[in-house]
Formats: sequence, structure tokens, C-alpha cells
Amino acid sequence: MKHTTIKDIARALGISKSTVSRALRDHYDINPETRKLVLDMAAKMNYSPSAQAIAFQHGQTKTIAVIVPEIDNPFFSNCINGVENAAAGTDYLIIINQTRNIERVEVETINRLISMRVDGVIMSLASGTVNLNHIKRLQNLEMPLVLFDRVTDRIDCHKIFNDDFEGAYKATQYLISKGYQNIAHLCGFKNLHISRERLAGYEKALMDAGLKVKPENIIETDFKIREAKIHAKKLLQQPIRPDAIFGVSDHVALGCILAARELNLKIPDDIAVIGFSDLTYAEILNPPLTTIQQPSFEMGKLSFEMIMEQIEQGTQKGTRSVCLKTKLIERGSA
Amino acid sequence: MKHTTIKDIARALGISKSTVSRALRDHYDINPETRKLVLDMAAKMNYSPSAQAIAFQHGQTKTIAVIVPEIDNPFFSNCINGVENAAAGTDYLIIINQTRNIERVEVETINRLISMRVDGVIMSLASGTVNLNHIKRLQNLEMPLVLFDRVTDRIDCHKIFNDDFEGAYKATQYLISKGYQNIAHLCGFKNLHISRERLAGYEKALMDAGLKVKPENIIETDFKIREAKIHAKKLLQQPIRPDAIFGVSDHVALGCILAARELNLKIPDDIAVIGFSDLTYAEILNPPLTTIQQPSFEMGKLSFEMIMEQIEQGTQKGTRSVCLKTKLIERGSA
DNA sequence: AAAATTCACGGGAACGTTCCCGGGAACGTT
DNA sequence: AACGTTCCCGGGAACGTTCCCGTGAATTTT
Repeated sequence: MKHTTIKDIARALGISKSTVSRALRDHYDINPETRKLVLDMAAKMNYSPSAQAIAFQHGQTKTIAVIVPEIDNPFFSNCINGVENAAAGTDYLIIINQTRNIERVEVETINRLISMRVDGVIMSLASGTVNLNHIKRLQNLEMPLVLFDRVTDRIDCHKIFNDDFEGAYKATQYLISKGYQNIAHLCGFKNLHISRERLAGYEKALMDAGLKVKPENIIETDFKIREAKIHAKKLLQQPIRPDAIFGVSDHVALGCILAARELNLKIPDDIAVIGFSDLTYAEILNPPLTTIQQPSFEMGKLSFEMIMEQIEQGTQKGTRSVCLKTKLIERGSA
Repeated sequence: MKHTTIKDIARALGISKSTVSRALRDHYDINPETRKLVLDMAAKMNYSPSAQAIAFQHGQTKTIAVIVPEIDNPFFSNCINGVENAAAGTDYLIIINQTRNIERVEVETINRLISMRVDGVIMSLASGTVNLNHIKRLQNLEMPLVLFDRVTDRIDCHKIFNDDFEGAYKATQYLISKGYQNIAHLCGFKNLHISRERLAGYEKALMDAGLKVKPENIIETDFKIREAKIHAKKLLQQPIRPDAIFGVSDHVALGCILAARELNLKIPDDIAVIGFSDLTYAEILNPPLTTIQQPSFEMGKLSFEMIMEQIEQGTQKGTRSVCLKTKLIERGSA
């Protein structure tokens, strides 16, 4: 890999590298004729400026990192699309990283990004993350940071999340209004803020309707289809079978659908299922999934705007939290 | 954003930056005691080496770029997972870029990656890409390159792809064996190699079975659900309605399912649908989608191994093509 | 015609790191 | 005692770019 430098161009034209630099950047103090000469030569020599050298120079990489737990999850890829959409037109590059919900990977990724001197980090926490020192390290370095969706209250920074409590409340209330009485909840790991919020919303809705919160109807699970399926089967094989399940995410709801199918239970007659996210395929599923829609694209967009705000203003005075409203999408599974 | 440098550490300890550098890299010519002093101070000062400066030094960024048309497509995200899985354990960072099938974005992305001095590029072409000069530019710079899935025969480089012809042949043959006679094909844009191959496989299977290839049964479409749905409706509203549709991808097949649903046609009784990819949700769809499985994870893994081969050997002598076999997955839609 | 101003360009430092080379101190060998 | 070796460490160049400053030449002003 042989890259031409401004020095090479300068030598080829018998001028100094300063002049070449000026010509390329279209600075003042440059003769239009010289400029043309330089540009032509640059094109001829297949010149491409070294981003490292430039970043090195004025301490900006013009790069923003997005860290998500998993990329093959439509919710997150929609968020990413929102970020990229907002970034298009600016001269910032978005680089995408996934932690696969593993704390160790998250730590390594952040270390790497710090080393890269990324200009900002937009991230959603891994479900496996307990220790938050790596996030605090980011803050010590005064690196612009936006947490979205999977946030935590143990870190004080800019945040964007859904009203998970309200979404869960609406979902549960909807099930109740449809006449379901024995509603179970497959909830996410409790170290995640969203899991706790959704669980709380579920419990509140039950209590407000005068229904009892039964511990045996609440099982903790990973956000994976397979995992959820296993736990859903447990729920459905209890002596007193729940008549509805509220899944903490659409993937978890999918696990319920698969479990019900395997146990020959009809949806929504034998068992109702409701999810959370509204992934792209929810509508085409068998049955179409009733779910809580999250404005994923908007979240991504807002995250980018928030990070740009921090980068441009430099200061981090006062953190801001944005809570977006969710929407119930009625389909066939409940 | 204030980053400490080895110079800062050197000053704090009253030694030279050379010694600090040696201590951090655990080089020879370093006193264990000094080393410990430096490491402790580095930790205390929250030191993180500048990746730019290092890359700048010995011309390697330890970064490999993956370019895909769209990230929110399970086929590609699986490929990415394959790449990342293979990269885990090495000291290479994978950065992910999406072109959203727009040629201009692809060109800009590649320019940016060249500027970044990425060590290698693994990419799948955008469906909108016609001109290939940006790819040739990569080759002129002798940058390691692997094309996967959406390859082209107009570029001579390392390639990994599926046996699209064979996959399409199998899909069509399967439909024929099930008794379908009037099989249509929603094919992809013809500038894509995979589109042409799959079309050819479809045609060959028809001819081998003594069936006629009818031009009115072949419609070109984008790889998007919505687009495909529109074209599928056209197909299904023809005077002589096809009894089966082979979609060039699962998303296209999904479009067919939606179109059929809207026209109140039963699948697979009124119309059979078969896809290509086997996306994660194919099994849970309504109806479960019969499709051709592509080894996406393997493709990603192989791509990474191939790029590493090029990076380590340096030379690009002789390009290699790997063609992976596909597999028919029988489900309910055909 | 001398002075002031403008124009176009070159030289050199700086960014953070590594690597090569040189050198001093301590040690062991003749 | 003189020499060679080993062990540590420091100085400086280099990577590619930008930016500040200096400097002639050309042009305009006094």
C-alpha cells in the first residue's frame, strides 16, 4: 500500500508542501494557476489525504461511535439508521460497534474508541454490564456521551429513552381490557433500567385493576428468542396456566409464540402474547404481533443531535434527558 | 477532552519519553522498577495511547472495514457477525458501514476509508452501483479487498459468494416437483451478479422441466419489501395468474406474501412463495417461508480469513474465488 | 523615487509515538 | 589499570499535515 503525500506532489511540481496544502484546502494566499496545477497533479497521483495526520494535527477525528448490544436486532438497526440519517450531510463518520451484551466486549470497545480519539460516543448498555467504570472513564476524559434506550441512573449524562413504564402499563392494561385475568410477564435482567421500568409498569397496571401480582408469573430472561422460548414453556406448563404473556421485547414475545406453537396452544385464544418494540416483521408474523411501538429511528436521530450539541458547545454543563412516548399497535396476537 | 501523553508521564516522573514508551510496550532495555513506576503513573493519569500516533508511526491502523448495502437485513448482519466472530481475539477492529444501496454513498464511504488508511476492505456491492472506478481505485492503492455475496465479474479480486445459480435452480425445481406449472420470478436489478445468476438458474430449471420461460412472468424489483409487494401485485393481477412466485430474496418473498394477503389469496394453495436467504424470522412468519439457505455467518468468517491472508502476505498474487453451496429449507409457503 | 502594501510562496514547528543510535555507569575480564 | 560488556536511559528523527511566520517580488500609494 503506497500512498502519495503532499510532499510527493510538491516534489513533482517543484514547489513546497505548504503551497500544496494551501491549494488542496483552497486557502488564501494561493495563485489560482498554482492551485489548478496542484489539483491536477493530486488527481493524477491518486492522492488521498491521511485522515490520521489531519486528526493528529487538530485533535479531531470527525468520527462518532455508536455502540449497541446487537446489530441484528431491528430496533437497534433502526436506531443506527436514525443516527446515520442525521449524520448524512455533516462531515462526521459514524462507526458502529456491537457488544453482543458482553461486559468485557463493551469495556474493550470503549478502550479502543478512547484510543482512537473518537469525538463522541452514542451507546446503549449491554445487558451483561454491571460495573460502570468504563463509562465513568469516558466522562473523566470529558468525552461527549449520549446513552439511549438501555440507560442507567447510575450515570449522570445526556440520555434518550422511551417511557418504558408507561409502555408496559399500556400493554398490560390493554390485555386486562381484553378480558385476560392471569397475565404473566417475561421480564429482562434486572440490572437493566428498562427491565425494571417495564416490570414496574406491568405491576402497576395489575394493581390498578385490582389484580394480584403473582411472583410465579414473573420470570427473568435474556432478550433472545431461544432463551425466551425456554422460559415461556415453563410459564405455560404451570398448573394454573396464564392466559396472557407480556414479553419485555418482541424477540421475547416471539419466543412465547414458538413455545405456544410447540405446546399446541392457539394464539390468542389459549394464550395472548404482547411484545415491546414493533420490529419490522411484527406485522407479517403468524399471528401478527400486538406490541408497543418505540420510536427507534427518532431515538437515533435525537442521539446524534444531542452528541453534536455537546461536541460543538464543548461544555457538558447540565445533562438532559429526553423521554419519548410509546404507542400501542393492535394486531392479532392479543 | 484532555488526553495525557507519554510526555506527560515522562515529565511527572522526571524521565524521558523514550523510557516511558519502552516501559509501556514492555520492551527490552528497561528496568523492572522503572517499568512499574511508569505503569502505575500511566494508570493514575488515565493514560490511553493515541491510536492515530501509533498508526501514523508504522503505517497500520489495525482496522478492517466491512461495507454492506443495508445493516437491517439479517443476511448482512449475520455476515457481519461472522466477520466479527473471526476477528475476535485478533487485534483488528472491525468498522461497519452501510451504503443503503446508493452508489454515491458507496463512493464516499470508500474515499473516507482510504483516507483513514484502513488495512483492508470487505464489501458487498450496492444494488445501485454501476460505475466501478472507486473499486478500481482501491486496487490501484493495493489495498486488500474481498468482495462477498454481491460480487461482480468486472473486478478481479478475492471473492466469496453463494452458488446462486444452483440455489435458484433448486428452488424452481422444488416448485415444479410440487406440481406448480406457471412459476413467476421477481428478480433483482440486472446489474447485480446475483440477480443474473438467480434468474439464469430459474430459467434453466424451467427449461429442463420442459416448461416455457414467459417474459410476462419475470419482473425486476428492488430488494425491498414494499417495492416487491407492488410488483407482486402486478404479477398476481395478470389475466393468467401464476401459481407460484420465486422471489430473488426473502424480503421480496415477504412482499409477495403481503400482496397475496391483500388480494385474499391463500398461500400455498392459491399461490406458492419461495424466497432466498433464510432470514432469522422466516420460520415464524405466516406462513413459515420456504427458502434457500445461504451460509451467511460462514461467508463473513471466510471473508475475514481471506482479508487477513492478504494483509499478512502483503502480496496479492493470484485471486481466489470461493463458491459456497446453498440448501433448500422446506416450510409452509410452497 | 521611496515607502507601503499586497501577493504568493517557503521554512519550520507541532501533534504523539516509535525506533535507531549514542552514551554513561556498573560490572566483569584480561 | 585498561578494556570490553551489559544494562538503562536520553536525544533526535520520522510519519503527513496544518499553521504561523518570514521573505522576496510585484504592485500601489505617497
